[in-house]
Amino acid sequence: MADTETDLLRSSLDLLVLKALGWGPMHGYGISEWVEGATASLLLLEEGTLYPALHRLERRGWITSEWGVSDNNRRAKFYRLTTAGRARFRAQAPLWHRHAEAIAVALRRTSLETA
Amino acid sequence: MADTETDLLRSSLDLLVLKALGWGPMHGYGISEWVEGATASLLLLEEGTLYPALHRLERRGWITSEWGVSDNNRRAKFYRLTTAGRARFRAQAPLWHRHAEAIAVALRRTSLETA
DNA sequence: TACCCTCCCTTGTGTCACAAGGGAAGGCAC
DNA sequence: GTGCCTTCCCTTGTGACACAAGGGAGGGTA
Repeated sequence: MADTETDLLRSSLDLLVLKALGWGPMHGYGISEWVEGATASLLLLEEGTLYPALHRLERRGWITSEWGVSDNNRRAKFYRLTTAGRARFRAQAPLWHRHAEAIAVALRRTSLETA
Repeated sequence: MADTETDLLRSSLDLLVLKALGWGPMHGYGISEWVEGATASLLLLEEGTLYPALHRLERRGWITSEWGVSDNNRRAKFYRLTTAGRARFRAQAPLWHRHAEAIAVALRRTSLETA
């Protein structure tokens, strides 16, 4: 049974990852930490969600990857936003806001409160 | 390839239907018109989306149905909110708003703009 | 040595929006 | 009455994807 959180993540996962990488190259673990922090722990990225998403974004050319070494001296794959990825974010983020706002408005019209 | 609109709908479809029925009993066609109107046509309910959703909500006990006659003198199945459905809406709607807001905030932090 | 944390990945499962199909019946123009 | 549009209901097949649950490896610390 799909819940609200899962599907909201589904609607914004790509954007959140692109946004995270807008701050600079980052490895998967770092991205998941960024998302958790940026959403006050309301959204948690499971690994089985995150890594397929990263591969998907890479296949589509929004990001590229490169092996490196993390701050903790561990082997890590660093992802970096491509020009196309940046453009993608700039094009899609406003759409997300517009649609989310439209839904928010629809859900708020007073009706149930009067019952 | 899933797009923003589809997944935002996915996250809010049940709530939108429950909300529509908060205004009173309505048939499927009417619900889809209500959603279209309430979201400024940003969200369109395909029939292959709407009817399975209605049956799903009915199975879960949030709504009940009854055959009747529409304003246009046509056979129509009218859906009505149950007490459980009303409670469901009141419990879930705030969660939707909370999570959507958290994502909105995360997506807005200035970073890409500086590149 | 033992354990936790960081970091990467995969397979299987279930859910679901959507496209594309079908059907029936009212109203209206000609 | 014939044709067509609109309203109203439904189903099947398909693809996409979050998640749970698994596995692995290496660093740090006690």
